[in-house]
Amino acid sequence: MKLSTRTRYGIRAIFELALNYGQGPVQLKRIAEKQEISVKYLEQLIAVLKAAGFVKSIRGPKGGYILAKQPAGIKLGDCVKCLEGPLAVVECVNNLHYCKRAADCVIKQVWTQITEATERVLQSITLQDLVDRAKEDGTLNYQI
Amino acid sequence: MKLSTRTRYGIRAIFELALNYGQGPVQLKRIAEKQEISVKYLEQLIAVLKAAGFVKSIRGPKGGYILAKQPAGIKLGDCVKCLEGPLAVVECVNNLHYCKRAADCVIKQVWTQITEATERVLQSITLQDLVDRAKEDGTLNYQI
DNA sequence: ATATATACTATTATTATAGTAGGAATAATA
DNA sequence: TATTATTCCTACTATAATAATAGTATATAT
Repeated sequence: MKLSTRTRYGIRAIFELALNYGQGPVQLKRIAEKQEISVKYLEQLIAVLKAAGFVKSIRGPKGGYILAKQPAGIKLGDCVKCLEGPLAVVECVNNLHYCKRAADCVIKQVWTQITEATERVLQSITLQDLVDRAKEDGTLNYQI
Repeated sequence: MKLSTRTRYGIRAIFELALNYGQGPVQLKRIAEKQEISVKYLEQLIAVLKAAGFVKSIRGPKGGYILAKQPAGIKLGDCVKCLEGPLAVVECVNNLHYCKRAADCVIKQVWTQITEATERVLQSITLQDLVDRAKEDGTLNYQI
């Protein structure tokens, strides 16, 4: 039931972009240093976020990454799904053909409830919400 | 974010015991056949549930496993934790020393919200609830 | 006694994850 | 135009976790 490092790092990275929204591109090098992650690894994660349209890149010196839309328009759930894959805690929740007895399986109902609860939390939070929380807390620390 | 096969199979097995509660021991062989899982693998999973006190064993011919308490007294969350480990979707949720910035990390707050939502669902459901649902549905299928 | 079941422990194959590495393409700027 | 800083792309690799399989020992009903 753990989220992958991939997702954790990816979310940290896009949150960093949210914090710097409107202030020009942020370089991976900066994020990498702040969080002690290799630039090379971050490149791969951010590429996923870029392909999904959450992030834009600017190449060359003084380049970097920026959010593709306002932080208020980016739901955490969408970012997590993009990095982690479907939120379903068991394959059968999404895929009807995964198990022949799925139609009337009470255990599947439980896995569905968990998945929906998770989805509800993540879709109710935008990057802007996180930025606001960080400012309220009077701190911009966010590392996990 | 997937649950392990270990947990899925383990929950199926203990649910089977709940369905047969009060009717004598259920043999792994029976569960294994019904679900197309090897007895040997089931042995390992049920051993965990036994060590945690959810299940009792009866050795020898006509032996098998029974629930150690009434189905209404066994919460799904406890079974899942026992099989899967902590529900925390990121280590930092439980372990304060995992990350130096955990104290004021807004992302950690999100992971905590998800973990708590999951916990809330699982702790609100007992094995008896599942048995009841299965009977209401008019089916005793439960495979995942 | 024998057969049937659990108990215990070791091993292995497969897969996913996390991370490294090297070089190509792009663009700012001196 | 040359240099440098950045993203881009793709291949590789090491490690660890997972999902089993296997073999033997132990207990007990009949």
